[in-house]
Amino acid sequence: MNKEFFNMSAEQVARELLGKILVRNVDGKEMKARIVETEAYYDEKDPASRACKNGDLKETMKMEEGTILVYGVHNNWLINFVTGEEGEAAAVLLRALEPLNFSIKCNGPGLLTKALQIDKRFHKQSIINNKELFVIDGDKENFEIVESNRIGVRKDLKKKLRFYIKGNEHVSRK
DNA sequence: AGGAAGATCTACT
DNA sequence: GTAGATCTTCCTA
Repeated sequence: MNKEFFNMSAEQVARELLGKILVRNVDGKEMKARIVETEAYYDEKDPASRACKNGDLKETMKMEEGTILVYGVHNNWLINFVTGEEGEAAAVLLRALEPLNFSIKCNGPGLLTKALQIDKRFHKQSIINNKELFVIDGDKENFEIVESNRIGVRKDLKKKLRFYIKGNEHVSRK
């Protein structure tokens, strides 16, 4: 995926990321997983996250599109991709993956970072031209996208900003 | 330095 | 379904 891809709105990137393949290189081994569930997050107008109010995270969300944002909560790392043009605060959260060439569960935002050994050292790196972690096109198979409200947030927006592949067994909740 | 909150996970009832 | 574990970050003093 190139920079242009992440230049779209968070909501659009969240939809387009479904079905794409996330590749993680660790110790020369390549782990591949299909993205099956995502959520979109916005700036301070979004009451859902303390993340948007935070100094550092807010600044990171305004960075160049394609920047990786790692957010720690409850002993878990959650990974986001910054979207939109530089100066805009928007990001997409990866919530669940379907493992392709390994068999560690990735059906939750904290689990997938653990499975792929993603931690704070990826914070503020770019997903574009990254050797250890990047996204490629997946099979263009047809699937239905389901919209729902976000999960685990105390105050969500009325808008449905969670997207997942209908019928997929690896989503965190159905 | 200390406390509180948070986009979570697991286990137990 | 509910509770507890456990850690990073921000806020206050």
